[in-house]
Formats: sequence, C-alpha cells, structure tokens
Amino acid sequence: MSRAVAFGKGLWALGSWLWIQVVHAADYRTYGESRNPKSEIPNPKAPSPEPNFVTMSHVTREATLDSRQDILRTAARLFQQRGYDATSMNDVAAALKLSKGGLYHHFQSKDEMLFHIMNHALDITEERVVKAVRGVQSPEERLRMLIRLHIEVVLSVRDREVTVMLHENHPLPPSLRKQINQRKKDYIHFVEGVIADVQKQKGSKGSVSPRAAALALLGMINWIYQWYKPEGRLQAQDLIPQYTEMLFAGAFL
Amino acid sequence: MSRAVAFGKGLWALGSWLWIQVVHAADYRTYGESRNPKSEIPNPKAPSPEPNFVTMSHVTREATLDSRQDILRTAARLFQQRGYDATSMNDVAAALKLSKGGLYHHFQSKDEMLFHIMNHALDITEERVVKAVRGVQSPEERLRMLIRLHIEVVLSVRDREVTVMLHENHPLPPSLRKQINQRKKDYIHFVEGVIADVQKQKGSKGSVSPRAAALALLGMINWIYQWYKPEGRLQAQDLIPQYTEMLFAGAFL
DNA sequence: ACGACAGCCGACCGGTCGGTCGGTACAGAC
DNA sequence: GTCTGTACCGACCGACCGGTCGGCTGTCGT
Repeated sequence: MSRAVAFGKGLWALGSWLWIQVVHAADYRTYGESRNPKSEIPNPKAPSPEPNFVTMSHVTREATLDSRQDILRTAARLFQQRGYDATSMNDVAAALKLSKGGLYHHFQSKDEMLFHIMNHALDITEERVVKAVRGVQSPEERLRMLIRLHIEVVLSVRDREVTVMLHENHPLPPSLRKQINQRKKDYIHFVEGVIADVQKQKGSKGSVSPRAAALALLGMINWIYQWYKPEGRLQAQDLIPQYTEMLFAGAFL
Repeated sequence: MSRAVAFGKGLWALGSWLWIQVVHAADYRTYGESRNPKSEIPNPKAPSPEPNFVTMSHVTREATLDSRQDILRTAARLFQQRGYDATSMNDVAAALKLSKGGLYHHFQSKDEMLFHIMNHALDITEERVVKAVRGVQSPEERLRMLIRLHIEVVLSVRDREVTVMLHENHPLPPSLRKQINQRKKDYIHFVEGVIADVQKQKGSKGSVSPRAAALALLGMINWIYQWYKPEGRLQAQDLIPQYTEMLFAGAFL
C-alpha cells in the first residue's frame, strides 16, 4: 500500500521514456476505474509549491468521473494527432463542445491533463501486459505473450494515451515527470526480468545482456507507432510473429 | 543530376518518420558543404503559394554560409533539448547573442530552420552510413557495418540534427514534409535491401520479411535516443555488438 | 569619396496561448 | 422556498508567439 515514490537518481539525457512496473499505480490517480479511499501526496518532501492536484480529487461523483474520462480520451486523441504543444486548450474544449472555462472546471491545467493521460497509459500497460503475463509459467511463453500484448497495446486504436506517452516527453513539472519516468523504468525492469528468465532457461552464454535485449525489444516495438498505418501492408498479425522470431532467433532463420 | 522528387502517395498515419536513400541530396539545400551550381525548385507543380525558400540561396558568401551553419547547429541543440514547439525564435536568437530581427535576416521562418536541420540530418546519414556501407562487398559485413555506423550517428553528440529529425515530425508545410518523408522512406528501402542480401546469402527460409526486419532494426536503434545517457552504463561500444548479435541470432545465443 | 549591400538591431504587429473570474442554470436536500 | 454545490459560459488578462520593418553600421568595390 501507498507507493514509496523513490526517485531515480539522474535525469535522462534526452527525453527519457522508460516505464514502470505495476503493483501500485492505484495511487495518485483520479482517472481510471481504480477507486482507492485516500490517495497519498505524490511529492512528499517539503511544502513544495509544486502542483499536486493529484490529491485534490474531492468527492468526484459518478458523473464527474465520467466526464473527466471523456475529456481525457478526447484530449489524448488530439494530443496524438497534433502533438501536445500544438493543441490548445481551446481545441480540446471545442472538440468536447465545451467552453474553455468549462474545461478548466474539470482540470487545473494542461499539464495535469497530460499527466493523467500518461499515467493512464501506464495503467493500461500494467493491466493488459504485465498483469496478463504474470500468470504464465513457462519463461519462453511469458516472453512471447509479452511481445504480443505490448505490440497490441501500442497499435490499439482505442488507447491513444499510450502513443502520447511514448512520444511526448518534455513538458510536465519535475515532480510529475519523475513519477511517470519511474513507472517507465519499472516496466523496463520487468521486461528485463522476463528476458533474463528465458536466458537462464535456455542456458544462453550471455553475449546479449538482458538489459540491452529489453531496450532493443522495447525500441523496436515502441517505434512502430512512427510508421504504422492501419491500412498499410504489415498488419499487427504479421508483425507479432516476425518480431517474436527476431528476438528469439534473429532475422536470418 | 537533378532530383525527381516523386512524392509518396499517402500520408503517414501518425508521425511518419522513414528516411530516404542517397545519391541526390545535394539539391535543395543551401546548408552543408555540398555546393551545386543551380538547385532545382523542390515543388515543381504550379505556382504554388507554398514556401520554397530552398531555391533562394542567392549568392551565399562564405561568411553567410558559415553563420547559417552556426545558427542551425545552435537551433538544433535547442530543438533537441526543449523540443521544437517549446523553443521560441527569441530563444534561438538569444543563444546566438543575436536579436530576433537579426536571426530573421538569415532564415525566413522557423519552419525553414527545421527543414534545413532535418535535411542536414539526412545528409549526415547518407554521408556517414549509406555511402560508407556501399563499398563493402560481403553482404553480412555490409549489414554489420550499417548497424555500427547508424548507432554511432544516432549517438553522436555532434549531430543533434539527427535526434531532432527522429523525434520532431508534426510541423512543416506539406511540400517540405513530403521531401523529408521521401528521403526517410528511401533510407528504409536501402536498409531493407541490405537485409535482403544477407538473407539471400544465408539462404534463410524467410520467416522474417526484409521489411519487417528493417523496421525492427531501425526501431531499436532509433529508439536509443530516448533512453541513452552518455554517462550511464551501456555505452555505444557495448551496444553495437549486442544489437548486431540480436539481429543476426536473437537474444538467446 | 561614395554608393551598395550584408548584417544586425529594437520597436512593433496581430494573434494566440494558458489560465482566471464573475456570473448563471439547474439539481437535489431540507 | 431556499440553500448549496456542480457544471458551465463567455468575457477577459497578461505574456508571449512568429514575423515585419525602418534604420543604423561597417565593409568592400569602384
């Protein structure tokens, strides 16, 4: 219970993506289905003047929660299509047939929206990849399923939040960005572990470290959103076996 | 001589990256060392009102060319650090100890700067990867060298243009964006060819198509900029053999 | 000596940005 | 009927955006 929010030591050189694992994720999050009684303050140190709107989810009725979800879904769509910076709050409000003032009734800032979108993307990954994979016994099958599910999540038309999280790195106040980055890192670590298990099982002589393999795997999958066209050749169902094959045996079998 | 600039038929669903090949690249480009007598109009159709500042490189003295390079290098650094949208022309001017008016003496628009930065990134890739690889006879050695050189280009601290090109997709007026996208596509096609040659030589049974392999390879390499820290573990010299190994034999040898 | 011109400045433009605020409409509790 | 709080509107704010412009200065060709 209650997440420790231990920050990584350094900032990432460029954008830093990396995710996190699971287990927690229910805290600091008004968005999504999870409803925990009292969420904890995400930034524990000092009475910092930083935004911590994550706590202030007052009562949040049914209707409010729903409309917040609607708003975030619409915002995620626009952010993914036009980019975060290029999308104005007016754009979001207009797409929802709302005035900007009305929109600000639900969210304190544009940053807050981005944070919730990214956090929700990590919830999705957790829910649909990590949790599903955990049940599989065989290490090799576990990895195969992870590859498949991760690809499906990235390509899912429904979950534009994930693409937004993958591409949009820069903004966000430091404390929020650290939360996102920590979750990303934990996810990488999880993938690393899954790969290490397979290596152990297969008795591989370790010419490729689990870390490098994990980063390469996540890279080739996460990059898909940059070129994928739903109507193009190379569909998800073609991609999954080929990417799996490549990780297990290379491109020249 | 003189590039045909045949546009791809469709727009990419999301950002579209993809590069291009080589051979041409000297045209429509005031920037860089290449100096060709008369550059061609990049957008041939109609007297379009679209920007085509690429032609108007009037005389371009030595000094002018140099300062343009300086400006673009500085701009590339800022764009890479803060993102294109989040960097104002004032920021760029200030970093160069120039007024905004002075900056606009060298470039017509912010878009033009981004275009030249991206185009230069493609020149770099051409020069340092494609051209170097072309000379290698053995298909396998050619691919190995391509992997190494491409990684080195992405990780080069000197060439921030490449990272900008990899990450920044949205803006740019249509005709310019198409030029960049075409060059990206051609590069993908080139990588695809290199991989196909190796498959042929190795007599692989083709469970992985050259296209999927090329996209996966480029994905895992191009994604590096998202997590790489120069001071972290996993340096370029560790990355290169491991990524190579993965493409040739998978992660579990 | 002088005109031409590249290089640059700084004031300025219209527009848009994220965000605020006073107020209204309405629903439910009492 | 009144009170309370949510949902929302629309006018508004200061800051800043990309871009323009008239004019100054130093250099070079003649």
